[in-house]
Amino acid sequence: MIRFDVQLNSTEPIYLQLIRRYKVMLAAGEIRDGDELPSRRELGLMLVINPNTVQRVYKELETEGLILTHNNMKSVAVVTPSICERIRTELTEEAAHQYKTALSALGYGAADAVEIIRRLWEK
Amino acid sequence: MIRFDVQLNSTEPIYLQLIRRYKVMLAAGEIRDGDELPSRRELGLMLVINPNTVQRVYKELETEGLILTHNNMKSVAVVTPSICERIRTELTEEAAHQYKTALSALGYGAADAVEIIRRLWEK
Amino acid sequence: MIRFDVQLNSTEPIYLQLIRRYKVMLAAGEIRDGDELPSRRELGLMLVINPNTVQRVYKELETEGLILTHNNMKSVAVVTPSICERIRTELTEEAAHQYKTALSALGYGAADAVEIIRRLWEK
Amino acid sequence: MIRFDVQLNSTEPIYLQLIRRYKVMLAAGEIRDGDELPSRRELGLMLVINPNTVQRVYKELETEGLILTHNNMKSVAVVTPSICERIRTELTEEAAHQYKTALSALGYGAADAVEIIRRLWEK
DNA sequence: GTGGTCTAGACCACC
DNA sequence: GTGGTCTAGACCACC
Repeated sequence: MIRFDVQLNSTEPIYLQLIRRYKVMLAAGEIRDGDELPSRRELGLMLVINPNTVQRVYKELETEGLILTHNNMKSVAVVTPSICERIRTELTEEAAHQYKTALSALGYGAADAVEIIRRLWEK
Repeated sequence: MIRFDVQLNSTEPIYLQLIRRYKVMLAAGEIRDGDELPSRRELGLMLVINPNTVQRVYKELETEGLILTHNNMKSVAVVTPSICERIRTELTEEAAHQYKTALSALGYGAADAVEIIRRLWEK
Repeated sequence: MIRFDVQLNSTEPIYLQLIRRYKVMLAAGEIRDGDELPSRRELGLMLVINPNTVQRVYKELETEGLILTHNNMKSVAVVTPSICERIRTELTEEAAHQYKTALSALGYGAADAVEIIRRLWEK
Repeated sequence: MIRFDVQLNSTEPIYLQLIRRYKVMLAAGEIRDGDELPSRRELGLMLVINPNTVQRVYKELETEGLILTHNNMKSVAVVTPSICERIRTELTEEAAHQYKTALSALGYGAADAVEIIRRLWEK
């Protein structure tokens, strides 16, 4: 069963953190097609959060086609190469966009941005 | 007078958003040494937040040596090359670190990170 | 648990009195690494001051690296030899500086200042 | 006429600052017997403080025998060698006592206290 | 229960 | 008008 080992930080809404956490696990290849998710109640107890918050997370994942829920059944992960790719791209672009925005605001150009990342990775 | 033209989002504490906004303006060269900041009350009215929250922001900026406050005077910006450099580095490293963390979680390496940024910038 | 047994005077801001009180206890060796501080609410009740004022004190102590605060846990003291030394020096220099300033204003020199202290201590 | 060139700091009550300031000037030999003090109103205007506060200062100085006020006359300083000595001793002991208290709380002894002052003065 | 943020509002010193 | 301190109390996330 999929484990949402999440480090909740208090500034971002919990449900957004959980959705992103799920997507990262998915894009990182840690989730296989058909894997079961915890029930709403289970996850609520595990993370000590309101089951309604969990419900909101699952609903959004379902809307995005990332999980499937059948009546009275646990939700299961839907994983295909194209889904993985889509989420991977989404997360990547979000991160890249934030990085670019931050550096542009400081007056840096592409060459600087590349150099800074290169150096950081070498550490 | 320095204008904090900022759109506050509701997920991050207001005072942290304002501190970062000031630092970005500073690092971007938009603030000159001696520039006046709005009074606590003025900025509170402008942003529709409590003057106490503004006070907290100004106090932190003062602690970091970025503004100076004298009795009965509006606070003024302290801008020197070394301060600019310090803040610039701080903001840059924060952004780069977040980018690296996000991409590492997705299994990307340095070469990928560089390539992604390069492509995004070309758009 | 650390006890802030302090008599607050009304002329100096409460939060400054409490910060100094903590530093004196620390420099005097009365606080051990890992000692728990009272919760914000507890100390507020004990000293009959607002918990927000206590929060301000704790925040400053945290900024100076003297305590650590984790979510849902009482704050704990951070005590290392180098921290003790740093605070000890800070408090000592402040006291010495005030003494020198007062005596200089009266026209005394170093020899007088030393003699006065020596005699006071003999009593 | 005696000038109360005071740097008002906001944490200590004004009247106490003024009383001490007068005593320091007296003990430093800057005041001569018969020197006129500003009128209550004048000093209130000069320092932009309430005349009642000035009145409180003058009353205390009068109680301690440091000034004399005759009907409808400006107050005048009373300076004799023994008064100077008394005030000088009072201020000195107050400063020394504070210094000793601070250092004792830190565990220092007489030798340390002397050494610290000696070194500070050499700077 | 724990820590953290924010508001509303009072009151202070100083101009 | 300016900055600074403090209180009372609400509401949040997390346990």
